[in-house]
Amino acid sequence: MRVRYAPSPTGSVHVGNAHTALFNYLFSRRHQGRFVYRLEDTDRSREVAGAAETQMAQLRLLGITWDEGPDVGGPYRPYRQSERTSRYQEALDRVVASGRAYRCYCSADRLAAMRAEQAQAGRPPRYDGRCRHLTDAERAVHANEPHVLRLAVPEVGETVVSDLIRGDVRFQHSELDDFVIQKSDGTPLYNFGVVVDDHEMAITHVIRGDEHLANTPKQLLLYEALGWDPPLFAHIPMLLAADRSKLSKRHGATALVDFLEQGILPEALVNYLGLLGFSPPDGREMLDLDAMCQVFDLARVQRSAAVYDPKKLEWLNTQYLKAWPAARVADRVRPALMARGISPDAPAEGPPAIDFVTAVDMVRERAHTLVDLAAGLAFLYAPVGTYDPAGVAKHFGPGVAERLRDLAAALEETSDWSHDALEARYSELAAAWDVSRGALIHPTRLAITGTTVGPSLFACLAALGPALVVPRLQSASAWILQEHSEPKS
RNA sequence: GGCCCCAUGGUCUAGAGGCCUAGGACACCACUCUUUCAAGGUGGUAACCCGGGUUCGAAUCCCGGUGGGGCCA
Repeated sequence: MRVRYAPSPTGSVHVGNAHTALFNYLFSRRHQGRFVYRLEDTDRSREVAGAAETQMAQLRLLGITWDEGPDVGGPYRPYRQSERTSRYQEALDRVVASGRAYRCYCSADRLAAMRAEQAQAGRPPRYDGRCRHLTDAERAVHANEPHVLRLAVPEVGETVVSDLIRGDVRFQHSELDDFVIQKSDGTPLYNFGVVVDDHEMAITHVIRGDEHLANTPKQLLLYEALGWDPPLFAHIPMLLAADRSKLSKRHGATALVDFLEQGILPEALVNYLGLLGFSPPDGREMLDLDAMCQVFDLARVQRSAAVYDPKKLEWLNTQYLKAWPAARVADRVRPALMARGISPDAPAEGPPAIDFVTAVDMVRERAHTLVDLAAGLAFLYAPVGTYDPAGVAKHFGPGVAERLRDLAAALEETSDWSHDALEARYSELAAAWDVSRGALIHPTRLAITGTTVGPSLFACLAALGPALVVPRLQSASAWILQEHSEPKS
């Protein structure tokens, strides 16, 4: 079995395309087939420099790989449409020779006028077939004029698409017009190009988005005109935005990179994509690529379009963050840390009393993304820049400056910096000073992390160690005194 | 506009005539745990688009409608 994924290099990979690529990949792996990556780069005007390479790199990041393609080669090269033009011409010549295609000399003006007329009459826009019935003498007159090539679609009968997912879908030939297969400048149209490529690359299963279903009868007609056996088709559901419209830029994050930048793990992303339009028989939701390959089955693919839900993606990501070994998570969070200018290996302040992996393990439980995780780690490797304003209002009130100063002094005397010992120490101090534990805990957290949220305070203290904690308590104390003495404005 | 596809809670889905008093997950709400925020635990709100058939019996099959989407320009 041979399947293919054929994107246009017009930008970075879109989630919808990644979804299609994934299903092709899963199918090929499940059936020990070959997965072909083909570049549809014929429309030079829409091409973006470097996009082809970027897209391949992005897909690989998800773990999706191919057996044949522009970068890895293969027995059916070339894998770029732009290098296959002579093959299209050859095929085009054959259709013309067989009498199944004809030259159409109709001007753009005439076509436009015809369409306008049809629209007004409430009829669907369709070519009227004028040039199909030209006599030889008439053709001779136009011989040197610019023309397009149209396929002569049988006037009666129907073409049946036997879709692996949707069953038989019938299209009446009377509904199809003589569509263009080659433009006047000589370039073949999309429907023609795919047919030639899929045939020549010996593709057996065309698995693609649902939006191509309506194009399939045209392609089938082309296979017939060329005397080729068509592949099998499977049209998978499209991905929709929350408002059920087609995914586009205005819907926010739709490119793979957008999600990665938000701190989503590629593993979680590909897992989530695999759950859209498909569900494993046992209802599992966390599956890595290998597990998905094991259970993938076209028969279990959904027929209706799916709305992708960033919330659930984030939830899945959280599950990965919690399930992975801390060292692996630690590895992945480094770029996010670097992005905020923090280097755990060369901290601006520190180092803390615990190693990096332990720190990640301490913080990861409350992180949904790598970005969250990096934010939670920041206090260990960078100085406290500012104090959370809401926290200040709540926990840095009158008397707190003195209390933090006393706390700093008391902790300086404390030798055992284990979590439990610190907790006991705080209880003692609270009792001795006749305040609640919270009255000590909350200001301390704000002083040493700058925020009101985070892991257990005693874990934070132990992680930071006295060398970092004591000065931070002192400077928080000083900061409060200064704030209170200066009238704010 | 014509043609085609689709239709289970807000979202992803299980369901291939009786196992359905429609199951799971996300989200949401409440409670719980708690030094904060999360996470966790417990519970809850919430769906078979509508109308006809077929059948002893329909979320499941058929027809029509409605709605959404796609293709053709």
